[in-house]
Amino acid sequence: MDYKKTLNLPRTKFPMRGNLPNREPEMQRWWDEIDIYGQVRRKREGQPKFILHDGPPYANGDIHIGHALNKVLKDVIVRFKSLQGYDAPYIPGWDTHGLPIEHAVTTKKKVDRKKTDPVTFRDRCKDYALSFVEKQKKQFKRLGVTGDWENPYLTLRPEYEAQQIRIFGEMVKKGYIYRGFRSVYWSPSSESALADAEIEYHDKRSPSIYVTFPVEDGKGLLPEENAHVVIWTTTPWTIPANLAIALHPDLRYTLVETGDRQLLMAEELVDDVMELAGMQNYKKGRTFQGSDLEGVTCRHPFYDRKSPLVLGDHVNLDAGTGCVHTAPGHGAEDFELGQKYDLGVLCPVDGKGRFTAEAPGFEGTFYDDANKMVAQKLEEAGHLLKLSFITHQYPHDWRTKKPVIYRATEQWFASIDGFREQLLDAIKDVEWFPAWGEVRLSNMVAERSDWCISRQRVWGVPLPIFYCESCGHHHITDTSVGHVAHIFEKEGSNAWFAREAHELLPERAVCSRCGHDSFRKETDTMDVWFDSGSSHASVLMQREETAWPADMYLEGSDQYRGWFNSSLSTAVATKGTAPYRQVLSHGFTLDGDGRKMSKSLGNVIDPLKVTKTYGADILRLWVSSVDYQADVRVSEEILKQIAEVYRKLRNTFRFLLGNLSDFSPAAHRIPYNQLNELDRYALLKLQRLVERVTRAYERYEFHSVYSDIHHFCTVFLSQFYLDVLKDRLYTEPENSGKRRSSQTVMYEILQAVVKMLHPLLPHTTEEVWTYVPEADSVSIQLEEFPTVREEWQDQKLESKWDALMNLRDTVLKALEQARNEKVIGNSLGAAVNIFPSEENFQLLNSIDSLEELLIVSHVQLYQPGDQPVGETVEGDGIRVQIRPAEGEKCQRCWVISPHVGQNADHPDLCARCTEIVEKHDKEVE
RNA sequence: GGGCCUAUAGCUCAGUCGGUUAGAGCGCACGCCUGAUAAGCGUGAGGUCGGCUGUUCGAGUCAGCCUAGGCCCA
Repeated sequence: MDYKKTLNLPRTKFPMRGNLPNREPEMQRWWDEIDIYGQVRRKREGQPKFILHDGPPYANGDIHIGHALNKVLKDVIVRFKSLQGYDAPYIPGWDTHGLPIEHAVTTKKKVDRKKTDPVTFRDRCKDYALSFVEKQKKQFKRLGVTGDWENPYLTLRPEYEAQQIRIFGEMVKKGYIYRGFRSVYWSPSSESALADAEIEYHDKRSPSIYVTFPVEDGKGLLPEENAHVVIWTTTPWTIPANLAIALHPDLRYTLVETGDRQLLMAEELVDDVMELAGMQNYKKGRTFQGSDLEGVTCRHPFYDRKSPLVLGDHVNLDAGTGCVHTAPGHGAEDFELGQKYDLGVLCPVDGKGRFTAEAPGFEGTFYDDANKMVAQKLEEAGHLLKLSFITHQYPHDWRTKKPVIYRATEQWFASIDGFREQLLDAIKDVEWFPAWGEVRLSNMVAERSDWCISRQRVWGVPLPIFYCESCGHHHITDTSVGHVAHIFEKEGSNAWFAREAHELLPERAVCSRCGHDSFRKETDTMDVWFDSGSSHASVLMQREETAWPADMYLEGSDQYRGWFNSSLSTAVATKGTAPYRQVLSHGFTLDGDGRKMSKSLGNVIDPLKVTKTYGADILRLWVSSVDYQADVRVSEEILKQIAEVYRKLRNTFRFLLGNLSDFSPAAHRIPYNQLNELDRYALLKLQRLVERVTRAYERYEFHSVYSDIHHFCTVFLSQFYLDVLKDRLYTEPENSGKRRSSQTVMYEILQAVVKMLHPLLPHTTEEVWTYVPEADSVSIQLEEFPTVREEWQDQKLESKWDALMNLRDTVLKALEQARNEKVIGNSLGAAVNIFPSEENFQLLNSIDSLEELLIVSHVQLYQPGDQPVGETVEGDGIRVQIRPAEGEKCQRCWVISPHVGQNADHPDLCARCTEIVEKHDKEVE
């Protein structure tokens, strides 16, 4: 007879293989159909809110693995908080203004900015940005990120722009906005000032020149005949703008005798400079303290102009001569020194990088082409000591990849000094994950200079500033800013370019200085960091479902300088506190060797490709497996490993589902106090897991969630509990108490584990959910996160069974040894002799069926003190012998037993199976 | 050059206050099973804790320096 039919073998349609690349998109369509995000929102209405405010990615290009890491982490948190009962809305956003889009529209879309009117050009930029919003939206949704994708926030939306203008207005009102003449990064290739964030450093080959400045007035310290101060620079073109030479007050300077001339330079650098200049015959002469030389004047090497010696702490001995060529129009430190010594600002270079008439002899020359001319002129004048070339790191425009220069121009600024202390205080009130984030941002804020917020661009939010046509004075008032905000709210910021100034101003607006009523518009737009930095106001204060401040901002660690910083600035300036309660930062994604990904190295992992070949849940499982607060690594090898782990989790679910196919929790659930001891132990281990996992989620340590659940599934469930359970699940009568007891606990485990994994694996857990018997909700997302049941935590039971597990290890070792010696094959072929210590005897003797626990056919438990004959395997307080089990193999339960063959009706069955089959057959009949 | 960070097995991670022989899972090797089967079980081999120098009776853990890598800035 085929007894297999009398067994309760696992039955489920839940597929063994995930087939995620196909099944996930179906799942996502279903979620959209039933509006699962809306359902969850409605279900959590009125509950405490948890607001994770999305930092807007730039609407340009396809998403890369860093975006995927960021969005998945956010989604994990949103899903976890939501399961925990919070009302956790998620409104994705996009950063849509700025130079990169402008640049793409002019290059990729071939729109000529100079021949296109601003409104049309801006519309092209808008189309471009929106097309990428749609593209990235699809890509993010493919990762399984849940949120209000129908109503994202975009920085180009009228209501967003209007609110941003109001933030600006608030800052004006507080006196934080000012117009300044300032040395800023200037990109001749973009014809624009650049923010720090728009600068990249690349190697550049530059001329390196040593120049002598003849001393004109030595103040009685330096001779005035044939005495020169030597400077070094890698930007010869800035020599025409030289207005001073800076020395360090604490350094020693020497006059070096070189025969015909005496050269002043820092004492420590004399030998280096002389060697570079190729001068062998020299000797060090008198020395001076830098501070003593203040006020000495030199003559410019080719202009009829003075160049005084001034003192600056930024002077160092790293390179050069210790005497620093100072051109306030072309350097930040130079500019500040210029202010201090009232040197004036000379910036004889225009927006295109060409010299103006302020640099006689160079008019119209591109700055970079002037290097050669300057060197020539110096040579002719006899002031070029040495010319060579060096390769060094030099700032470049991040878009055009061309070198940038420093240029003093008029810009609008937000005064960080005005509220720096408040910023630092606000940082202290925020909870930082990891903790060093606080130090990192504080250091930055403490040292940063004022924020240059104007850009010479059209694709951005205009600075809502007017200038009097009569006296040129700027005009920004509460009412004018409010008026502009109102217009933008209705028409968008294109109104600024479409309307005349008087159409943008309230009636009867007059200049506060001269009383005239005719104005022109500012042409600069705002730094895009001001756009995204206003999102807390434009989104959190405006949207009904959100709240201010956010509970969390979560971005890559580059955003300490970026969004964390700009958001903090606008919030503290206008509201006095940070816009976030917690800030969580993640590291960068590197390749398998810990190196940066780059197309040229060919080590790029494309998240879209990963979803296509493995599935989004695999990508998400990778995200949850790594310690993302530091940099993370990803490679094919790593993904393959993750896919293995996924397989294990999936098969665990499959086994649970298969063995619960006949289980109705309503009808069959066994009360806790009637559960089998082994099942109570499993339930207890589950509580330990829930406890650990909840804590890990709350600390945002998802890799602990990942490894704890994985460990539970493999080590506890698969290797032990479920393996032991097979016998009773398969062979016991379907409705036996012992079987139902185990199913009760398996059902608890399934419910808890699938929910705990949901934030990490939304697709797979949702799929599992559709197979869970008598699941209450249509979607797992409408469920609650499991909580720890104190009454299931039986300490005595735990230590008893933990000890038993240790004894089991010794038996397993003995079984393996017997297997290697060909004494047995599978463990059911074995009979086990156990010689325990007194303590272990009590423990083992209290167990109903050691055979079942050890999955062997017979266990002979000897009295403590009984001595084994022959070899044993020894463990802690236990000795074990293995011999082949005696009897025949029962054809139903595969246990070897001397009782097989004793029943004439069922000659192939053991006593237990005979009884079950007889009963079962009756039931079947 | 400055600020911040990272380095433990092939991979991903544990390692408490400085205290026995540094752990887990995966992968790998070998074996078992064929009633979770493109599954399941068992056993085993893998480590200069990035390097050096200190502090200490004792250092993966503390200090200093260095190397490699990352983010931000100059």
